[in-house]
Amino acid sequence: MSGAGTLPGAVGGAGVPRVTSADVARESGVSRTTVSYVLNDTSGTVISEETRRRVREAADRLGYAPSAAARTLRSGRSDLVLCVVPDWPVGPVMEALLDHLTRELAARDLSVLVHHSRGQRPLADLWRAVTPRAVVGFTAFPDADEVGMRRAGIQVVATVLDEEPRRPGAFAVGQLQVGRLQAQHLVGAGHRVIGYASTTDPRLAEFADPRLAGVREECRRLGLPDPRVHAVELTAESGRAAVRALRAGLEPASAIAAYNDEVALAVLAGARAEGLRVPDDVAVIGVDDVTAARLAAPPLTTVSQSAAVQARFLSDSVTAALDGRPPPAHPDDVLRLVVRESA
Amino acid sequence: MSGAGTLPGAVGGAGVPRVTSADVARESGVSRTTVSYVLNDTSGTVISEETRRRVREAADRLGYAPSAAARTLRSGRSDLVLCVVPDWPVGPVMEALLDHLTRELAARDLSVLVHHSRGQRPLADLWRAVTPRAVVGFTAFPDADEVGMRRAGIQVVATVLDEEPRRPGAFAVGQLQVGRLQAQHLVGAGHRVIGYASTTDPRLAEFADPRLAGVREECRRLGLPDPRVHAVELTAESGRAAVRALRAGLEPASAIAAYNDEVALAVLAGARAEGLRVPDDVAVIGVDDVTAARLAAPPLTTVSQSAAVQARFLSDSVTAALDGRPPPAHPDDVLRLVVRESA
DNA sequence: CTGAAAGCGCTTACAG
DNA sequence: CTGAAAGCGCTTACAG
Repeated sequence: MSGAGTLPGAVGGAGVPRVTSADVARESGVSRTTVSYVLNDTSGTVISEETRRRVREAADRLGYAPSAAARTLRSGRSDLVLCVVPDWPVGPVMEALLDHLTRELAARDLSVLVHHSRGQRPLADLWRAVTPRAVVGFTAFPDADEVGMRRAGIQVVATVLDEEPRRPGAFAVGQLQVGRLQAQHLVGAGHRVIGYASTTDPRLAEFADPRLAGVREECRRLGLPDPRVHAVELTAESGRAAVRALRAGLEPASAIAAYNDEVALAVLAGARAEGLRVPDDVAVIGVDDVTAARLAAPPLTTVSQSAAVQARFLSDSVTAALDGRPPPAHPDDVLRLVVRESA
Repeated sequence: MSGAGTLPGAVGGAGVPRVTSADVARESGVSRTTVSYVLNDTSGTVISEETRRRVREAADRLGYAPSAAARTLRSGRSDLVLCVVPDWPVGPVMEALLDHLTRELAARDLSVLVHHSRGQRPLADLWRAVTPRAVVGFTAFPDADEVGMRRAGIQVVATVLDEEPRRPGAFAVGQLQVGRLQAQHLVGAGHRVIGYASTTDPRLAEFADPRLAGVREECRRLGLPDPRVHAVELTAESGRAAVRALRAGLEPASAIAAYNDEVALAVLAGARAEGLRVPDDVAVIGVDDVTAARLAAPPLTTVSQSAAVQARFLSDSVTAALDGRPPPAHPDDVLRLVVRESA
C-alpha cells in the first residue's frame, strides 16, 4: 500500500544503487582485487580458504552480480551470442534450434541475443555495438558484414543453403536433397508424372526453390517428364485447384510432392473435395513431419528434418567456433523418409 | 587465399581494434565531447552545421558504432529488454509475440534478449548482470525477483494467467474464458454431456488447468453434468482411446472439447478410426486455429486467440511501462469462436 | 598473500 | 561554440 495509487516502478527512477565489487570488498574487509580473484577463481593466486569464504558469503549476502557492461568494456568482448533470425515463418524447427543453442550456451555463461532481421537497423550497428562472441545467421550474411565481423574477432556461423561443396563451418541442411527424396519415393512407388505443389509465400523462396530443383533434377535423372508446378495457398479451395490443374491435360500427374506438410494438407483437403482417393487416385508427400501429418486423413507420408539432430549440429558448430576448434562434420541423419499412407 | 589453410577467424584473436569516438574526434578535428554532442543530437548545444557534417562524415567513413557496454556502464542502464520465455512448447503465438515486440522495440533502439527459463542460471544473476530496461515474463516471476527488479528501476511486465481482478500492467489472456467459450458453443448446439480431451504434457498444465476449469464452470452454471476428462497423446490411437472412454458408460459424451487443435486433430483421427461421423456422432472443438484446423476432415471448429491482437497488446504494455505511462486497456477481441464443421 | 592504480569507451557537468 | 576531466564497475599487471 505505498501511497497515492502510484504504480510501483512507474516512475522510472534510478532505483536502488547497484551492488558493486567495492561493496563486497568493504563488507568482507579485503580489496576489490581480492574479491575479483576469489569470485573468478583466478589461477596463480594464493588466497586463504578463510578469506575466500568471507568474500563469497559477503557476495551472497549482498546479492552481488558483476556488471556485464563493465566486464565487456574491460575485455572488449561481451558474453552474448547474436542470432540473426530471418524474416520468414520458420516454425518449430527454428524454435528447437534456438532453444537448444540457448541451453547449450548457458552452460558456458553465454546468453543468446535474438535479432529479427526484418528490423530496419543495419546489422553492422548491432554487432559493432554489442561485440558478441559469435554471430549465428540462418541465411548468408552480406560479404561486408562477414568480413567486418571476422576482422573484429567475432566468430561467424552462417547457414548457407545448398552450397556445394559445403564450406566448413557453414550450418546447412541440403534442401535439394529434400526434393530428391520426395521424388525418389514417388517414382519408387511407380509414379511417372509428378506434380509439385509449391508455396505462395515469397519469403520461403530460399527453401522452396532448391526443394523444387531437387525434384526436377531427380525426374530428369530418371528420364521422366519435368514436374508441373502449381502454387498453393493454405486453404482447401486452393488445394483443390492445384489438384485439378496438376491432374489435367495429356500427362496428368498421379502423385504430388508438396513444399511442406501444410501445403500437403491443403492438397489432401483438395483431393477430398474432388472426391479423389489418396493414394490410389493421387499420391501426396510432404516435408517436415509436423504433428498434424500423422493425424491427417490419410496419414501423410513425408520427409522429416530432425530438429534434434540439427539443433545439436548447430550448437556444436557454434561452440567449436568459440573454442577455435575445427567445425564438426555434417550429420548424415538429418533427413528421413517417413512412409505412412498418403504415398 | 590467406595462407596455410587457416580458417578465417578460427584463431580467436583480438582482431582489429575497435573504432572509438576518439578516432572520430581525431579524424574530424574536434574533441570527443563534440562528437558525442553531434552524434546524440544533444539538445542545448550549439554546434555549426559545418562541424556536424564533418563529424558525421568521419563517423560514417570510419564505420563508427558506439560501444553499448560503455554506454551501459555510464548510464547504469542497457538498451536491452529481457524476455523470459518459458519451458513449454508455445508455438506460433509466442513466435508472433516476440517478433512483433522485437520490431516495435527496434524503433526505439532497444534490443530483445531472449532467455529460456529452463536454463539453470538463476534469473537474478541475469537481470543484475544485464540491467535491462525492462523484463517481460510469460509466467509470473518469483516475488523476490519481481521486488528486486522494481527496486533496481527495471520495468516488469509479467503475464499472470487468470488473475482476477487483473493487475494493471499484467499481460494475460484469460484461459478460463477459452474453456467457457468452448462449452458455450457445444451446449448451444444442443449437447448436454461434454467430454474433455486434455494434454499429457505436464509443462502445459498452466494453460490446460484453467481451460478445463472454464469448461467445468460453464457446465455447472448451466446445470449440466461435470465433464469427464481423458488425457490424449498426439496419435490417432490415443485419440481413439479417448473417444471410446468419453463415449462409454451411462452418460456418454456427445461432444468433446479439446485442450488445443492438435489434441482435437488426434480426437478427429480417433473418431475416424472408430467409424464415427463428426459432428453427428460426436462433435469436436479445439483451440488456436492452427493452419491444419481448417484443412482437417472435417474442418475443425475452434477458439482462436488472435496472435496479432495479443502481440500489439504486449508491445503496448512494454512501451507504456518504459515511458511511465499507465498500462493499456486489455483488448476484448482476443478470443474468437471460429465455427466450421466439426461442432 | 594483498592493495593502489590504470584503463576499457562513453557522456556530461564544468570551465574556458 | 569547444575541450579537459571525472567517473560508471571491472580486471590485471605491478608493487609491496
